[in-house]
Amino acid sequence: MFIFDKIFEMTKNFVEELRWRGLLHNIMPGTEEQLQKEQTTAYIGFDPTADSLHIGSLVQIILLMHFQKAGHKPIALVGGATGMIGDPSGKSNERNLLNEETLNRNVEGVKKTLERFIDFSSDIDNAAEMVNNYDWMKELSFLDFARDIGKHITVNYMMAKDSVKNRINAESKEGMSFTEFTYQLVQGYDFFHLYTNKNCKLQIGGSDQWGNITTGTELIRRKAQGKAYAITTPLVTKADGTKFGKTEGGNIWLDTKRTSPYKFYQYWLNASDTDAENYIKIFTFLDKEPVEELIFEHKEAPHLRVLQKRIGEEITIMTHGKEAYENALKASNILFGRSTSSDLKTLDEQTFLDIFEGVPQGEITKEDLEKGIDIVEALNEKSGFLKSNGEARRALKENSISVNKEKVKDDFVIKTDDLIADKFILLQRGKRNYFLLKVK
RNA sequence: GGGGAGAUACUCAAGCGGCCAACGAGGACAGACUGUAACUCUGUUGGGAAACCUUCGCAGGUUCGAAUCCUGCUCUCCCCA
Repeated sequence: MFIFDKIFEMTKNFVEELRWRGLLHNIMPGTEEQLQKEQTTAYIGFDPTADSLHIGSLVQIILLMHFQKAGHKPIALVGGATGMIGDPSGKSNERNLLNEETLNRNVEGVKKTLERFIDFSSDIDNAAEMVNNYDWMKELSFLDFARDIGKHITVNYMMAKDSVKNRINAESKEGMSFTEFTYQLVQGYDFFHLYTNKNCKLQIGGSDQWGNITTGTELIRRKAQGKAYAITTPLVTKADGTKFGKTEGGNIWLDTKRTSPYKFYQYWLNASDTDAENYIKIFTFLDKEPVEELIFEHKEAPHLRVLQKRIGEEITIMTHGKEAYENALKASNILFGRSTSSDLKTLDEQTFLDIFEGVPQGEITKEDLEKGIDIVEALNEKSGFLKSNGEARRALKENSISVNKEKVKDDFVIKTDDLIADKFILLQRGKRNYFLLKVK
């Protein structure tokens, strides 16, 4: 007993950790005491709505990592069953159901993503565990559910939840299906199941999950006379009011197939100063002191953007590995640093494509290139990059056109020498508009 | 059913026979500045190297000449029944 206490003094206080990082939104009374008393098991659920997770889920993943570092045992739950129903929390419309095939694929994808962050194979006593609620839900018949679970929770109680109220009140014209109404009870049953089978006493989730989580603790209290706890994290926001994790190009995913490490790194690098101060606490594992130092340093010389760079580094390495981070950094320097066309020419085809993923492309023939392509022609007729010769000339007059990162004048002629990786010519208007000419 | 107002470039909005590819504002894009930010300043914003061509709801007409005047049509808004 003495030894056990000792271990717990040495490890970090999980709740305190969340508190200074700004990750605590709501906590059920008694939770902190429970965590200090003994090694506790907690779970977080992940929705298999896509075959990978995006950075919105990163907070929850990091929470599991913190939890484990604090000496407790984390469970990641993949919602194979709940995904079949659709969580109404925070949604104003009835959700479309995924077919089973897609769902299975997504469950696998989400599992793979989680495995990259959390070690499920280790043999330490607080090793992480992954479960899929479909495994126990599939056994449960509707009648069993209605008798054994439904009996313990009143509709009045369920109706009082915000997720339900918002959908039933007069302003919502959509209504809510019985399926979605049931959701909180199904999630509540998950908690109950993990409580009874894995001694899981805590569920963590985003602030929109409070209602669902408390349905679980309520069920545990009534059905098993047990005490279970809840912690929610605030929604990660951006100072300018736009949605976190989204760009014009869509979500930022944790999978390289959906978001290249380069774009991933860029997302963090472009965070605003106020956001960066929050992100460094939320998304990195740096301790309080180094974080405060970095924030101080950043305020002294904001133009250096030490915060953004550090955040990008930490998270990209954690998500995609060191090599991917270094490539992303290299790519960033090529695009935004003072790189020359000879830098560009050192790139191999794959790296080049990664950097310019999603950049519009056009094809040209080798014969044309050997003859030499006039720059105006290349910008308009050959590529469609600019809408007319007039626009191309105007742009050239504005000194805004670059070929392979080097500004060119209107008498420039593109030749075979300009090829990158034997295949590409990089056209650019201004800083952000790229176009790739590809030799057929 | 009666009366009135209007339709102009990405949006708003001037123009009311030649000087109109069409004032101005916003947006967008670019240049300078900067931190791959914000702000500010500057430029560009139908096609064409140019001559010139195609645009001002649609179709005709008057005129040497029309976004501007006339006729018809389509659509929008307002007021009265």
